[in-house]
Amino acid sequence: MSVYSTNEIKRVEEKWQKFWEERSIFKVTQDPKKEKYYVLEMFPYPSGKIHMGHVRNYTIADVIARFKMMQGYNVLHPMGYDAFGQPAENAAIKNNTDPAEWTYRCIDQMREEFRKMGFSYDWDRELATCDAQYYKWNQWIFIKMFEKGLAYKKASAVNWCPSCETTLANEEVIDGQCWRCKNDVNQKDLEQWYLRITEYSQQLLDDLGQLENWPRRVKLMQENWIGKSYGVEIFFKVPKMDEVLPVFTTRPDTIFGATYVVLAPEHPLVENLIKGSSEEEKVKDFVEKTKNISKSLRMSGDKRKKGVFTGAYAINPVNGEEIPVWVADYVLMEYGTGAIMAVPTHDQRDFLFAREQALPLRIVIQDSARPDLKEEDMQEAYVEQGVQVNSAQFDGLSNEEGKKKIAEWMDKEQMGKLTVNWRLRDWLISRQRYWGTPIPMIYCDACGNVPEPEDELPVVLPKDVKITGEGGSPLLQCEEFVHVKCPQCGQDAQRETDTMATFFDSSWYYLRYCSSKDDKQVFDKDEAAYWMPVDQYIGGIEHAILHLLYSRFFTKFFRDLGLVGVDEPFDRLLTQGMVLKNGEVMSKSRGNTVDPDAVISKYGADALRLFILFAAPPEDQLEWNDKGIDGSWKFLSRVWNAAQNKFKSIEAKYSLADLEKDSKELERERNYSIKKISADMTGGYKFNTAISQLMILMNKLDKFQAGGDPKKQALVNETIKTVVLLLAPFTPHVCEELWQQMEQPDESIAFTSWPEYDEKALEQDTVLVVAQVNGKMRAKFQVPPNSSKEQLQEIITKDETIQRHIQGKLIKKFIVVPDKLVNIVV
RNA sequence: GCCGAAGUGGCGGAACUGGUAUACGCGCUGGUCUCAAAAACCAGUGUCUUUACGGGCAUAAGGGUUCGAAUCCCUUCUUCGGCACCA
Repeated sequence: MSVYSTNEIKRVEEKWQKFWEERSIFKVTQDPKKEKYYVLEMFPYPSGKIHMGHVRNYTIADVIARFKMMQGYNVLHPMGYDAFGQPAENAAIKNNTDPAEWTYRCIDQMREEFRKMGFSYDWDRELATCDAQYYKWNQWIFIKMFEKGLAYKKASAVNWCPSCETTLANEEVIDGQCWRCKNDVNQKDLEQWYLRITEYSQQLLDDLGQLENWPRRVKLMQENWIGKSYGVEIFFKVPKMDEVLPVFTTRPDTIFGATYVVLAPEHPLVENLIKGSSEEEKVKDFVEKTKNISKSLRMSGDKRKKGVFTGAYAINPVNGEEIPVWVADYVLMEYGTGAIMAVPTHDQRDFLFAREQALPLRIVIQDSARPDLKEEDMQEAYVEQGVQVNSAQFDGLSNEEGKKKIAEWMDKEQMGKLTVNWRLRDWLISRQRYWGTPIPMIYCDACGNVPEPEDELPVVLPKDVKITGEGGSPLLQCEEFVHVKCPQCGQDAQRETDTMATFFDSSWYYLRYCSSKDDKQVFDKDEAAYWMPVDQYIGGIEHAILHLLYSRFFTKFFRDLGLVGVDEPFDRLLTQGMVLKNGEVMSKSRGNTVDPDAVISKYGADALRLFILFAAPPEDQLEWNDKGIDGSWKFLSRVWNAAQNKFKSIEAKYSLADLEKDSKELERERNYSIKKISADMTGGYKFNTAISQLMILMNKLDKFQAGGDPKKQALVNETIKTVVLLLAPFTPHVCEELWQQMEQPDESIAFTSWPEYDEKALEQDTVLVVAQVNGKMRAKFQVPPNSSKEQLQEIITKDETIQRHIQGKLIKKFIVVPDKLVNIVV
């Protein structure tokens, strides 16, 4: 008769962790007889210590995995480490250690922490992206992309984090700051490697439609990020230079109202345009100044639009009008053509700039209800729908029609062409860092960029490289790494010294898990065909764009190589909420973290898992409460005690027909719990309400007295067994122990069948009907099920309380919701 | 500014397709046990009113639809998330 105590829990948890590990019970292989289910959580950066966010993420995943196992699925549930990245370098600088050594030590710690949480991983598939056996395939993928023209090198202005001394992808710049160190990002002209993700823009957008089981908001975020917009590229001739200046607009209906044209300061035509002009110095000055302002400042600080006249004019193709060409900071080089036609009457930005610079206005759309808009009265741009005016043959059309007609007309007359514009840009993957995958390219003066021959892979990251965090890519200092012979012509050549962004590594790890030990190929096609797609993916919302978009891109690439048969990698996506303490996100910098390890050593992994699942639905934020875990502990202790004290090994059995009132009640609750919890676990993962139902069942069991009756005792036994089975995915250690005590099974509870319920047991002799008068609840009645309106009327109107409320009043209506409610309207 | 999500006791949160608002847990109050405390167990716990029975009022605020609204519609407010000089 053991008591549920800290020591006992420690003994039990260690015992079963050892049992699972020694027998490798979560190891899976293809099994054509069983349906597969692939559960995956976003793998961690191995910082050494797990935090509550990890605990929550992985506990949710573990419950799903274990539930699916009990349902008889062949469950793949792997774990690994996103092991390249800057923290290892920072640690190396700080402690003067080798990043590899530091990383592998952290991985060992992480693995131990996962073990202590009792997660059901197939450890045989474990991987770390910093292993040459993994990053070799990063390099292979890169070369395949290079061969297909999807990886290319380009010189351009890139996002540069001066603190991390490396470039960043657009997705890594948040509010003009570096996603990792939060410092301001600059622009810098560099030659860098890009992946042509834009090749897949349309598919990435379209296939969002396939993702029925993704949160809507994630899909919307991706849709906005991809940012497709339809419009017209209009050709403005610039007489001065004999050049055509293309301009993109989504509002061709306003073309007759264009009164000037604006170029981005970085626009390549600017230099030509001002050459020899009296404005040359002024414009050069302005361009220089604008370039030197950091992105975040240009976005946040002074929002007043600044610009200068170039001295040149452009011709509006629709009416031959000459309008001035300006350069202004409110036009972005990165979007569209880097130049716009300005319509101050119908675009608020143009309006503000025009007012600042006293540029002319012309209304071309009038409010159809009150067509009295005048240029001189305007306080802001008119951006609503309306009717075309001052627009030649298009006058009188609604602007929606105008938009279509004018666009088609310009396209036909070759004044412009119908175009689609995307916000999504190619993915910059070069990083001037050490701890990452070397980009497997060699530069030869004669042959250009030449990939490392496939049979020479991997290009191993050299050891003993000095990492200072300063002076550019550390590999650049490593002579024997840099100097090589060109694989094509054999002449002296140089190796690329940049490494890959770590998001490259994590864009395909879910495929590698399918055959993670395969050293002949990137992954086994046959294994991937069986396991893919991931059925349930779980991770933080912070990856809504970055990682999830890149992974979708990679999957489509592999599909086009003929290596996978799916369009999309993740069938269902669950984004778990953050863990808060005192209303704030738990974080090291806030100093409000709770160490999972400390909680485990006091309460055990089971109580921690239970609390985290009970406190909030998985998608919501979770407020950590030190007292709350006491409640989980108390509940587990009650289950434990029930199994010790109330469970009695006996031969007797019972059937539904044998049961009397209170027994029937308990049997009903037991069956209802199975039904309710199964539903909660399947639709939307409502673990919190599933657990509360188990608490309700335990409360009923505690009140129930078997009193030595063998049939009642059999019912008590069955109820306890049901609780333990239903609880097993949540708190596996305690449940294994209790299950073994009660049943002495041959295998783990993880593979014991999930219980089923008997619909008959849910039937009731009487049902509760609520009686309302004028919509207000006045009394409750126990009546036979399926009572007719007449029967109910008979019973209810006789009731004293009801009488009091309806006395002397005319009954207008008698509304009946069968077996539920009656409303008397008087 | 645009797009999206959400506002329910002292707290975390329940409430299926409109049908008993506040399940379950935490906290709190009282009690049993104890010399005492902790633990455990039992009872109570939205708010106002009433000795009590009973009533009135409550799901961010206001209005509407309905026999009946936390749930549907409109207006407003607040919080959170994303995008943002995207032409």
